[in-house]
Amino acid sequence: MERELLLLGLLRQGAMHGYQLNDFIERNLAFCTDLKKSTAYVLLDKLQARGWVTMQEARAGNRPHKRVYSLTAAGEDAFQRLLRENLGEFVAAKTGSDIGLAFIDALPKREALRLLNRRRAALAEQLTEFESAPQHQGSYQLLIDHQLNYLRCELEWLSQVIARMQSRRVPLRRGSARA
Amino acid sequence: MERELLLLGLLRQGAMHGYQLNDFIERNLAFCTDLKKSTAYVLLDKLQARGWVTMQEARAGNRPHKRVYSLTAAGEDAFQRLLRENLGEFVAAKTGSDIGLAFIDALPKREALRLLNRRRAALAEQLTEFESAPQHQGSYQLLIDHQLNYLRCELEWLSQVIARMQSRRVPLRRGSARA
DNA sequence: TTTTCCATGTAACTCGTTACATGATTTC
DNA sequence: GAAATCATGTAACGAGTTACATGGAAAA
Repeated sequence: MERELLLLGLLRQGAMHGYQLNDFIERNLAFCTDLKKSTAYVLLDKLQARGWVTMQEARAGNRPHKRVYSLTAAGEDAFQRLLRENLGEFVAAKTGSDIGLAFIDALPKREALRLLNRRRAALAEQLTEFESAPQHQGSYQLLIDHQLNYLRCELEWLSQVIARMQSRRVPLRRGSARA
Repeated sequence: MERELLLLGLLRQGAMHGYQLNDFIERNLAFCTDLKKSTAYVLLDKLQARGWVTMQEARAGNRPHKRVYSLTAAGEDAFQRLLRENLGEFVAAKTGSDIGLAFIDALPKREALRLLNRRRAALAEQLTEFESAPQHQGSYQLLIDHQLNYLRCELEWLSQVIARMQSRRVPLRRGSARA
């Protein structure tokens, strides 16, 4: 119901057509949702089928036909319900690429470090990019703060892991020189 | 390729049948993957079709037939490739329930706080549960550390958000008493 | 003897993506 | 006249889940 909540929330601020919604999401919320454009159109149909929004064909001047959606009373109810549900529970984020860490011992230490450093670089870059993004207004800034917090924590943790790995002695092999 | 990497990595430590794999995952890795049992069986078929594992029917005593899978050389190659790919890149985790925050202003402050406190409680509980889990060995502990780090960061951030929201004055309405 | 554990699957379904299709209008 | 923007969709596909189906053995 994440995506539904998003669409309902946006429509709450005024009637919009699909293209507008997609545009807004792409410009402002790309970092926190991966909703695709096609999906949004399909979703709007479903919201309509549920009676949460109504649609009205419109055409401004000679521009292509638009389908403008507005929230219904039932839609506002649904929004309120979904929002409360969403805010009141905690769902841990799914890490995209964690399990690799479980098998890091399968690589020579040198290479493991090289890879982790590359990972850290990618992370750091993402963070920098994010930090230089312009401030948003109101609660949207909360989302950005959250993401920033997440990225910073990840970076710090990863740095620690690398440091720990670097300082650990290479396991001695039989026959290696020993002081 | 996350799931494939996981299965290959486990099979690398020795031949296993599906039930064993599922069991291990459920007991030890439930927090970092949501691989379902049925999916695992299907996946093993696919790994076999790709030549990454071989299967051998076995039966111990009168127990039900088992299909024991072992890694092939091609499977080891695939594992090495997938592991490097996985470790070398950073993929931000997908937050399960973030967008609600963008619309938190839609609720009266009181209720918003009540919900966020509930969210924090759920988070704190998850963290406690996790902290009391037994230590794992080797790199698996890395996964647990990662999750712990994540949960702690989330908890701290959420607490800050709540604190900020609490200390902010309620917006005055027209006609409210003013000092 | 009933429940739990061992052990494996299939079929239908859901959700979402990708690629494709369409067509007008404004800008270069 | 070409390209970008505006505007909406559909059909095929893919990944994964759910619910269901099966059946023997061990434990309670």
